[in-house]
Amino acid sequence: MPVGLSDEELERIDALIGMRLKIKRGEKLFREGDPFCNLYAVRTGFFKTCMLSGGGWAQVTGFQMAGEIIGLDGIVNDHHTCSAIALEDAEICAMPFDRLEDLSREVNALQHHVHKMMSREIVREHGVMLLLGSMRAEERLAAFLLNLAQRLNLRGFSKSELILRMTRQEIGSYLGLKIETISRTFSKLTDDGIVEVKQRHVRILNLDKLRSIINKINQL
Amino acid sequence: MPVGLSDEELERIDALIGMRLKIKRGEKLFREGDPFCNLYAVRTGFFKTCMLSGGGWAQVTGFQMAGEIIGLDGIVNDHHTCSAIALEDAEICAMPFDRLEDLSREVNALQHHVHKMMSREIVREHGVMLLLGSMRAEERLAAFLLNLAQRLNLRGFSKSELILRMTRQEIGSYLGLKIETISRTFSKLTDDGIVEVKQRHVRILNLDKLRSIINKINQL
DNA sequence: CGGGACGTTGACGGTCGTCAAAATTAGTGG
DNA sequence: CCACTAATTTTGACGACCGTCAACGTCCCG
Repeated sequence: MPVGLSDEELERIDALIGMRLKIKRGEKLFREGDPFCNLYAVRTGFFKTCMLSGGGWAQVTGFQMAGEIIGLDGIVNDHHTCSAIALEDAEICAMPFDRLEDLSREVNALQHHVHKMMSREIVREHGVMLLLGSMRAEERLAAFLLNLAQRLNLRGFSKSELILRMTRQEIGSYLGLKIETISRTFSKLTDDGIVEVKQRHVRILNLDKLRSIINKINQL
Repeated sequence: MPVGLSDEELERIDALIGMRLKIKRGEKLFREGDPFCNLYAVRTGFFKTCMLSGGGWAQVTGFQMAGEIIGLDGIVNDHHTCSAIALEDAEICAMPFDRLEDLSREVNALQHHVHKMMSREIVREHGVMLLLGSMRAEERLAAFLLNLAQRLNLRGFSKSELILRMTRQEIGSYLGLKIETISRTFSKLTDDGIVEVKQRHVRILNLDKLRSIINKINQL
């Protein structure tokens, strides 16, 4: 949240996000079709959002960790178009969107913050489109790991060691690859000495090499 | 724009979008890195937005036609992360974003409209992720044609006849396919009697069949 | 200990990318 | 208006990458 707010403004924003919920692993925060009322800020834990692709098959559209916002998809039609599922026990803040709109009319900084959040999500999705549209399996997985590591690093965790909260299946769905390809690609990265993988525990051994996988595109 | 606005409010919104620009085919409305000042509403013509993928290679992230908004990506970092290029001579309205924020603080309906626009873009991109992540070439092209036809139909054009304003290259970039694959897939749809293609002129001969290509996924 | 979810590995095949060449169209200047 | 070159599209042959199917291995939890 931006700085430069008066105490009174901070207090009012605080009142807005008063409602905190605990969500257990595997539970749904909301599902497609649910009426849209709240945005949700992740306080602790880890979520995935996914949508159904016609025939009951789910496509993961994103992973969210502490500080990130879930539910922006619901604004346009007053109901959600995807489900949000906790990948580990989590705690979230529910923010009633109508009150958020009310308050952001009075607090400029909040208004701008909301706009930035939505714009950030749009830009993130552009990046995913790039990934899905033009990268190969190894590049996709490398980009995915680097992105996770960077976001975890911003939150004070190691930038070279991370625990995957999602299954290979979910990684594959997000990256547009099958689970076997994810597994094989992890094996290849391991053989090349770039990462060390033990189940969901990943250690990045050679950050430069991992980065260079993505930048191979540059050399074309 | 939603209804139920007073004359005075309409007038103020009108003042906001006073600035109209003509853009010639091939010209850029903005490019990546440009400072962000305005959102743009397409009045006439056709645009593509695309971003560079590291090595000078462009990925098309969307096509915009009359009534659609361009530039939302720029809000988060005060500069654009993609380029917007006219695919035919076009006319657009530039809306200074800071004034849009000012005004939307006073006109509830405008505020909500802005939020919906951004949410709609997020949902659209979810759809593209689904397409890129889990559809095969024929399904992608079918979905693309149906989407174009539907949007054109909303604007009063035929739902079975359309003119592609973009090259095969650009379609391929958007759909994550190479130009040869686009060409081959058009040929296949033609052989199957589903569409008739003459250069950029496409006539949909069998809408049901075209739809069923996508719904094949359901049968898995 | 045993069942089930999850992950890994191998063999094989299909889809789509790559390379190359021809065909068609668009653009330019005489 | 036409000739000529550039750009775009189409088609074919071939191969790489990834999906599919199948079997096996591992971990978790009752």
